[in-house]
Amino acid sequence: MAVIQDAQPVSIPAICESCEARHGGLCGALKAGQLAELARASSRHEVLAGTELPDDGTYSNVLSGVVKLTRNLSDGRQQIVGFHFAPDFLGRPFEAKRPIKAEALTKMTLCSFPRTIIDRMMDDTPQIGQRLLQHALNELDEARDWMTALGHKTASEKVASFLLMIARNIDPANHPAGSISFDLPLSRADIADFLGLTIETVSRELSRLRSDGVIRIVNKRHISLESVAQLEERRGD
Amino acid sequence: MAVIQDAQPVSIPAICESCEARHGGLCGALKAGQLAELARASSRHEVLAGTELPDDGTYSNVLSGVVKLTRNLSDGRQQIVGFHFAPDFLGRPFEAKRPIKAEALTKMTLCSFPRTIIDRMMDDTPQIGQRLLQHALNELDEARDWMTALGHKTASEKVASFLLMIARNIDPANHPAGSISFDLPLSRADIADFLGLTIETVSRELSRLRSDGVIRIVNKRHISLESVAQLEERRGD
DNA sequence: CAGCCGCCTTGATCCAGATCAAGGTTTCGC
DNA sequence: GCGAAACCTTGATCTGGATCAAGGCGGCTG
Repeated sequence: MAVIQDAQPVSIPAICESCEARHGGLCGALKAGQLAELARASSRHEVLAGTELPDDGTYSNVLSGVVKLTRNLSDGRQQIVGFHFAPDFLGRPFEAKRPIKAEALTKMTLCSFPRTIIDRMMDDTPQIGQRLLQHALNELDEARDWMTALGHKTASEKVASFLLMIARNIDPANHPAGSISFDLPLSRADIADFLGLTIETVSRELSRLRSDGVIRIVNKRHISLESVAQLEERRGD
Repeated sequence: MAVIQDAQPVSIPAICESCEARHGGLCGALKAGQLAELARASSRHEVLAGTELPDDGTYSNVLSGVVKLTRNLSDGRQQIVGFHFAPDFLGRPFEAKRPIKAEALTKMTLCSFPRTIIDRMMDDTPQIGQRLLQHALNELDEARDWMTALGHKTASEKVASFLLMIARNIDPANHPAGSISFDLPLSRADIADFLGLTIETVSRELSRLRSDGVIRIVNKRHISLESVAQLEERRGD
């Protein structure tokens, strides 16, 4: 059933040439011909912080920025159930039974392409399916870790775990020893929704970490981890 | 690269003939020849409640019984992060970074086969990968629902959600109107570990549902849902 | 640059659920 | 059938984090 195509040598498409996601996520599993075909159907775009990213039948590489995923209860309570930090990708087959909303937390750069193309390529490139599976399993492991935190950790353990998670994802080069500093992509309200706490408790725990010398709060959105080791001791796992 | 084999007509293997999982899970995605090959490497076995099911490089169809998956914190706190109810399957590629322990909650019947066979078959039967992906995404959706419950629901909402989840999975034929009754596969301690509560709180909430006429506690392990509608109102989502 | 609005911090008080405590019930070995 | 252990229920009290309350601090508009 597979049609022979792109038998001639194919070069890397211009749009992909210097792309951060070229070898990661889904694109890394593609053959050169497939990459060219996908590139033709891809569009790079920027979105502002706060933009909702509805499921429009595409996959998107997150080239820069951060996305939050939320589940809402009918009375307005909200749980953040996950994040996508660059470089990662967004989108999935098989609609979730309960709706999950995706929203840009920061200004972002995305590269989107229709799922149908990937679905078709999967038939003769099983590596693509493998990547999707690996990605889903990673998200599952993360979600289960946070179940553990939400169910059994104290407020201060949750906040410590959260800061380490953000640091790990924002700063991939993870200078292990020294101090790590980063811009928080979330408001206090978002942190509270993620950790199952109130904004007051989040604020108090951050203040406590500051007065204990574990972190420095440069400003509301910029945190510096003065002692990663101490933070890890407070993570509680 | 695919080797031609099993070109002659192949009948359903004896072991699979009357198997509950024949058309579900992974087996349902197999061609007849593949099913025969897999059957040759499969073994059906029974395990007792309490048996640990270590990751031994196999997939297992759960033909009867229930498995719990747990994550432990180093100080002994424990979170149950998921369940597998028959008919479902157990096992995954790509080891989780943090260890997750699987344990039989009841006497169970399993049918196990090596992952390597499935991995190889996946190369020319993309449907297998699709099933694995769909399965992983279903587990992810479940995990995120429980993140929401753990982070934002009250004790009574958690217990109501829990009972409905058990009922849905134990009694697939889900008589929608009448009363549903089932054996709880978990102790109060397990329920508490799952919901992020203590056994005392679980016990109190169950007693309250009983005195409100929403459930009947036939005995410690057997519950009858007298009013599914009222339970759903108390679920909180 | 004044005034306002959104976001954050800090303090005081409250309460849902934890912890502590005391039986009750079921199960099982002997 | 008896004793003991494991598990569960119910009550009394305590407490971590929620809620209520009162500013503080930028950042934007006019």
